[in-house]
Amino acid sequence: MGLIQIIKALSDETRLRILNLLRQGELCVCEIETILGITQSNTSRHLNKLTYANIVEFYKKAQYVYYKINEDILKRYSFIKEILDNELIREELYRTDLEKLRRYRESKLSCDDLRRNKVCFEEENQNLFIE
Amino acid sequence: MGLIQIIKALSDETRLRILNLLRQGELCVCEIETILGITQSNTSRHLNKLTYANIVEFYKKAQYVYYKINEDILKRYSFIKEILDNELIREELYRTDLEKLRRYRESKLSCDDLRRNKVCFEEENQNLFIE
DNA sequence: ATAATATATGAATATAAACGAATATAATCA
DNA sequence: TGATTATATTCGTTTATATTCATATATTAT
Repeated sequence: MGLIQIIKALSDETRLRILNLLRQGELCVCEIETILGITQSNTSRHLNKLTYANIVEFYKKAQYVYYKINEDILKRYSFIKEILDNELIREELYRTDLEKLRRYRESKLSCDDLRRNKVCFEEENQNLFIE
Repeated sequence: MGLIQIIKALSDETRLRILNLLRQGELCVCEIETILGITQSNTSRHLNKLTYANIVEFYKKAQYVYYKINEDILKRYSFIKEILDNELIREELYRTDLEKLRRYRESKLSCDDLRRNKVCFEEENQNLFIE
């Protein structure tokens, strides 16, 4: 759990996208995978790496596993906070992801709805819609 | 020259060691390789990566190539400065490297001397000595 | 108990990264 | 000019990383 390991964990776009979402509050795995449009197994693996680097932590509730940012590590390694708060916002991709998250939260739908494909993000305009 | 590329460039111990040295001022390739005890080809390749990520820049003078940190990028991406100034100092390895650099500078020897093996760093105590 | 669902993991593959040894290139020195 | 030196680059090898598919595990719902 050294410095290099933390920097390596941050050196991947998908993981930065995940952290960008988690900065807004905890999410379960299926919410992350649906919002980012990546596979379940890939999501799990990236979260595993972030956990191992101690950047995120999780707790289980029913069948879900909720991940959240380890706030202690943001305090200890302020450069992580710096990246998440000041760098990601500059790039379109991360802003778009946050917009999808916002729409999902606004919709008041659950992650069950997400998985049952009642909810999708259209590719073209990132709108959340119900089938 | 995006964010990911910069973070990737920082996610390697050898490159952090190089940047740690360069933070004290410019150095030519052979000085870096001798102080860090890594091969010439490896040094060159890591410097190439740092250059490509725009973290360092260089100029040529006679047969030497001098590398230095690109101060503009430290201003633009303050997390880099944060890592170099506040994180590296916490680890023994980087402190030892700086100590070697200090002894080399104190010795007033040139990088020609380094290469001609008039100067070595003993493994055990990191002392600079002249053969 | 059985079925369905959320998550993790094993296995396979593809791609990238790190490294040493040898070679190429370019500048300097004798 | 020819020899030496500093640096970059190529090649081959090894290791690490990202990804997908399929399967295992555990929890919930019926």
